[in-house]
Amino acid sequence: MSRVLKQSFYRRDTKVVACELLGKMLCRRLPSGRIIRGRITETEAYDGFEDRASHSHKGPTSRNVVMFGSPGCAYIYLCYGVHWMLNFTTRESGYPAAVLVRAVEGVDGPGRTTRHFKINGKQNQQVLSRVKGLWVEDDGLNLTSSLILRAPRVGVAYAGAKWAAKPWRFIWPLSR
DNA sequence: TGCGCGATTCTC
DNA sequence: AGAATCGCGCAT
Repeated sequence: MSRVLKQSFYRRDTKVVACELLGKMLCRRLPSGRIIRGRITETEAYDGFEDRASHSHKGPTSRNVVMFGSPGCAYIYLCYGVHWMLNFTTRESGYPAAVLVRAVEGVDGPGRTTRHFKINGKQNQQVLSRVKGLWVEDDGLNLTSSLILRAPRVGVAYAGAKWAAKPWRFIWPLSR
């Protein structure tokens, strides 16, 4: 029996949410009504004002304002003018944080994942706790936490050595 | 109003 | 190794 993740799932420590999202099902209903699902296999945490790798580090702007709002919302932005990045907001309102969805089973890479699910800026700020266009389900799969790998985040060298080295990337390797 | 660059991916 | 491609963030 699958259940849709509630807002309370997201209103927690960002790294815990990033880790626990592994094994959950990313779900997308297309305008045609067709539903696409994929098991999340890789995430990254971007947390708070101090994290120099996070968009939230510079304070609220028109792009990142979703990170400062309610947990359990989609934060979607265009990267390199080409790829849409899918994030889920975490923590309480006012605390800027989000989890980047880097991969689902069989689809490796954040830009490829959004392309696969036909996700773009139209889904930005969408609430995830209701079954509309975008949500996440727990279908009962129980991952053994010892099998989860941690690694530095990708593409954040600009943040400086201290923040680039944080092992805030979470990988479920058995799915590969 | 302009400029540098990015939580990337594809091709050469 | 280099291109694609454009909006954001900050400096003028």
